[in-house]
Amino acid sequence: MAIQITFPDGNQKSFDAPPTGLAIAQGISPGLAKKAAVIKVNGELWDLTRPIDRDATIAIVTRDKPEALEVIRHDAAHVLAQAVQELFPGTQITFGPATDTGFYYDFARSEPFTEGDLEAIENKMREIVKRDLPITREVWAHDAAVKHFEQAGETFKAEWIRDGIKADEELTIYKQGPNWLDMCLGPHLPSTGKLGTSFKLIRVGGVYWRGDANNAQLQRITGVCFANDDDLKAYLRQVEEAEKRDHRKLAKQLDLFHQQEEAPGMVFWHPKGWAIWQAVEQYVRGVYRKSGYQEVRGPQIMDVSLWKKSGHWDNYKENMFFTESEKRTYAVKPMNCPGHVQIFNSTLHSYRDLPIRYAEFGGCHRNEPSGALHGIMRVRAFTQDDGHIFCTEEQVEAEVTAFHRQAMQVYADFGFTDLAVKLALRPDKRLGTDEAWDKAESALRAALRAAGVQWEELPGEGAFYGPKIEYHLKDSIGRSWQVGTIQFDPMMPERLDAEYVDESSQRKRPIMLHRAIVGSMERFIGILIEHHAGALPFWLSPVQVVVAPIVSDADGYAQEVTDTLKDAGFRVEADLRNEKINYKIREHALQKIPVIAVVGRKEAEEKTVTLRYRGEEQQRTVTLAELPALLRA
RNA sequence: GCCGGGAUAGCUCAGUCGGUAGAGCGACUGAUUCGUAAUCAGUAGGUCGCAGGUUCGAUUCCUGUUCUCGGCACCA
Repeated sequence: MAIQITFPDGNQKSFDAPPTGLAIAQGISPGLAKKAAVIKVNGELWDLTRPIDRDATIAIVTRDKPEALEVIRHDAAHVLAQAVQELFPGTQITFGPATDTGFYYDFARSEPFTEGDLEAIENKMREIVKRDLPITREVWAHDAAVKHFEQAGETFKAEWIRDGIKADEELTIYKQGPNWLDMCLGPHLPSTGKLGTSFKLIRVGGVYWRGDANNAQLQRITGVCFANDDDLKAYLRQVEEAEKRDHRKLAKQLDLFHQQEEAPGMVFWHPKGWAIWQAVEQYVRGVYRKSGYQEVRGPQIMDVSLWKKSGHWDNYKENMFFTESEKRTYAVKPMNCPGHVQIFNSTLHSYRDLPIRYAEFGGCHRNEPSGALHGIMRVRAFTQDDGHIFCTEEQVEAEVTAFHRQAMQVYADFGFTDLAVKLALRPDKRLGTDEAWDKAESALRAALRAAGVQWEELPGEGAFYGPKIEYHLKDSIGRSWQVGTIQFDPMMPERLDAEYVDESSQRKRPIMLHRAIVGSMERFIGILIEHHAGALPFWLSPVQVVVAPIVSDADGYAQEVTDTLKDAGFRVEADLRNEKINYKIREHALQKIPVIAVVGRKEAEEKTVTLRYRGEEQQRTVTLAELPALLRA
């Protein structure tokens, strides 16, 4: 039976027997065969060594293509697994995919891997690459595979196949050389030599089998891998640069805040850090005002009975802080919504009043697991730019759409344009009926559609009381953090008896929308610091201008300039120390001050200042009179 | 919370195969008045995270504990 192969340019060729991708590439040119990584067969990636047993449209994928990179990385995971098993017999293999920057493999071994082991493993990997072992694909019967892995003592792999793969599903085994194999979907490169050497093991860490904390603890070895050395080097340099932006490091250098043992997961804001906070808060307060919110304030602790009623106690008591007085137990508030409902409930509302929007810079405490804490990105005491909208079902879509627009504007004002929007859907543990969830989820979808955004859906990730839209930003090393959110909640009004009177004098439950734009002030400021590498825009800088006299004769004038700017509302400091101007410039440049105003005898006589802007060496002399307006622009 | 690493001067870090510690920067003092990224000299500064144990002796070895870092789980 002849096999008809169609090439990307439309040409066709007939083969008497099923050809392999490698043979086809070889037929075109030896150079192509050398560069080839995999072959696309009817849109599916296949191994180059796999015979093409049907008529197909094909395309050779060379190693410089993004699709090939994923295969290369996946191969690296397998080479890692083989290296580990050769060096540490008795170690079990489990699972090891490609990632965005490389690969990892999870192993079961009673002894921990050390950083030192990584070097030995990496060397073994390079040796396996050098051996250039052929990688071959085989289709096995389900029970044969289970039996093989059980006999080999690979209990995790056997369990995986037994529970995770249906008996009638095609099960493929990939062999690397004669003695090593793993179950895998593939595809793979034709031999280990094709992997190349542009990889590096970067860390080892603990993970749970199948991602479940009740399961066994495995060890994950993670590596980075690229198609060539230049890409690898560029990536490693980028990581190094990113680490310099770490908000914890910059906070020390710029004296923004500190944390200490007596208050784990909490923040001591220093004057400069608090100045940033104030700038952010004032800005957000302006947004509240413009978008129809009334600012309120609820108590920090409330009787535990309220939290039982709201459902928080059932769902989160392990993560709440409690305090006691005169035989009553109070919960330190982990959320602001129950407080806002109390304010809403203090009077009877007409449908004409809706939507009612309350806002609060609400301080919350949550007893987060110790391992989750991370600088000021994940803390136990934080402040939300929280808001709650009480509205009718009909008003939801307009409110959500308006919120979305506002939120995107806020992010843009802070310098963020790369946001990921996600829709978190009903979790397993939840309140309310399926019909209510259907309604809630489709309301949020409709609003997102109306706003014209792309979003990703996260099944099972919603809050226990309702679905939510989430806005995510990345930190300096690519970790994603949630900032804003808007959540649809029909449950809280029900549980806490919120109601309004409709057109026909009937009492009804409003819908409650929980929303935050910056989310946690702490986290948002952390991301801001990293995003701007500490060089915050002028309006957010803790010290906007430093006035630096060159000689002490100019000290008086420098003070005059400082006072003028202070009166004009700027955050300004005078540096009257007896140091050379070079020294002062260097220091304030390192402190990432946006504007250094240098004044010498000349400026003092002429009532001018010479400005040096951050990142620029070019200077500019302006009169003191025009300075405030210039800085404001 | 789980697995692994770490904690030494204000900061960054070195060091002690068990005999109570050192550098650079910073701080302080003095001199220097110097026009755009480090002026010179001097001085002070540490229960080596905390608590036990082993030892003649522990910052070093052991155990526990707290915090922290990386990973996972969690994140209303």
